[in-house]
Amino acid sequence: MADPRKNENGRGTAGPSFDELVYAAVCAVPRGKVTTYGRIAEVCGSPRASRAVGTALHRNPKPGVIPCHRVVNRVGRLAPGFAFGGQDRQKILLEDEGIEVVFDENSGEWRVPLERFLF
DNA sequence: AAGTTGACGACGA
DNA sequence: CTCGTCGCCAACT
Repeated sequence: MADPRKNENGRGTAGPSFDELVYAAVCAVPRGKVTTYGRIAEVCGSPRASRAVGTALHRNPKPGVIPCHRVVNRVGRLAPGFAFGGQDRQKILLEDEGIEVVFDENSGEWRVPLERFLF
């Protein structure tokens, strides 16, 4: 088998697609730290596939297993909808892990200082 | 089956 | 500095 995509993923077909790698990368982030989409894409082998990362996480193939709240974009901002219950829920989750969430009036959104909490 | 959209990011003009 | 385009991969229509 020279096909690296041929591996068990729980569905019997197709191997570790991008979603699988993304899922593993997010899970690899230690508690109290955050990561960015671009960083995950970089780890998964395609540094430009930041979009695919966001798409994969938006679908959230493993709800409750993937700490999506720990994934932010390059500016430190989270998703505009958040599948976990909203930014309020997200802010609680992050602060509960020791991550500081600050409100940036410039953007009008809550952001995480990546310089301090970026894994 | 094909085309479009989307939790993004980097580069060019 | 801001705006527009390209690239990436999977899911949705």
